[in-house]
Amino acid sequence: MRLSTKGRYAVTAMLDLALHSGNGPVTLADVSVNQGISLSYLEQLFAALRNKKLVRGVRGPGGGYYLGKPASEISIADIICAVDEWVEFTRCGGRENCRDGQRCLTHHLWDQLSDEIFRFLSDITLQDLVDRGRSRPGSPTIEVGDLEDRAKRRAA
Amino acid sequence: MRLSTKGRYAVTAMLDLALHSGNGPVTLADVSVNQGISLSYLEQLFAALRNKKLVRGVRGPGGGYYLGKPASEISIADIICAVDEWVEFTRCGGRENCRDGQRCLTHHLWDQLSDEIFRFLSDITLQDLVDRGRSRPGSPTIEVGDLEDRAKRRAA
DNA sequence: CCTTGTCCCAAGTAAAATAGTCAACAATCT
DNA sequence: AGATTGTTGACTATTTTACTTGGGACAAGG
Repeated sequence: MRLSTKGRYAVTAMLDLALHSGNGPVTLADVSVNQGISLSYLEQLFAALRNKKLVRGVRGPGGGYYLGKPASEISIADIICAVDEWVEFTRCGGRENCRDGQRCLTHHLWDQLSDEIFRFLSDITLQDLVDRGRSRPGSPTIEVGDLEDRAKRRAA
Repeated sequence: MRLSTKGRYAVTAMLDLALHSGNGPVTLADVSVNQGISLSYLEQLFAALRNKKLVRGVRGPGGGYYLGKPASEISIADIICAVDEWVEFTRCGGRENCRDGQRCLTHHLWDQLSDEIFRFLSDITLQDLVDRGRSRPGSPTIEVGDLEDRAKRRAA
């Protein structure tokens, strides 16, 4: 799992798409203005998102992008994985013999943690974020912590 | 929150330190060999960790590094924040007027998610990882999911 | 004291990732 | 046809990563 600014751009852009869905497709130019991301950089990100079927492009006037699936079926992990290449971190890829065994333990523990983070982000969908914002439109502060409960229930 | 390979190096190194604690201080040279990280890069990472009091160095022959605090008081978020500068992502920093209000909503939602991730990583300590490895030393696969329960209890 | 082992510090650097620009082309609508 | 938008690819400046080099500072053992 990797969480860089690139992933943030992608999540933010997808969130923008989800929020504006219903008014027809959303142009990258709009997202660019709304979120302050350069148009051509968005194009690169959306090329990756398109490959993973997370968005669907419509050409021509009145065109733009739709979400490729319902927002409730797109997780944050999906988005981040689409734009950030998944790089295996541990050097001994399971099959290789580790020098002292201790090394493997450390790496295994890291893998565990990495899995944990991945699961956590897999349990949060775009729809979760949209719902959270819509439910209390005027409220300046929104309570966090409910997402965790939701993820917990889904896991159970 | 930012989760790069740099942060992974730091977490892995700290994990190595936690696992070898008890046999006196651990040298960076050992960590370098065990984890396959270059010595001078480790020195840079540990300089940051030292500034945040997460490790304590002992000079001279027989010297090395100790954890600065008990492993149970060092969270994964602590480690990552020490080596990866925290960069604020959203452009409108709360006080600034957003152009259309919608922008603020998107950014707010992202902030929420970012907080959520940070809390999640704050609830996992080095000790948690060490315990998880020690409890089933011979087992090839270790069940994940318990860490979430533990974090849940701590939050309650 | 002197040597050795370690931490500590600073500067530089090659490779990669980030965050763009620019230009051309393809599909669609009016 | 012409305007609008997606699609693709090549190119570039900046930053970050991961590492190198080369030295010190400081403590223990002889």
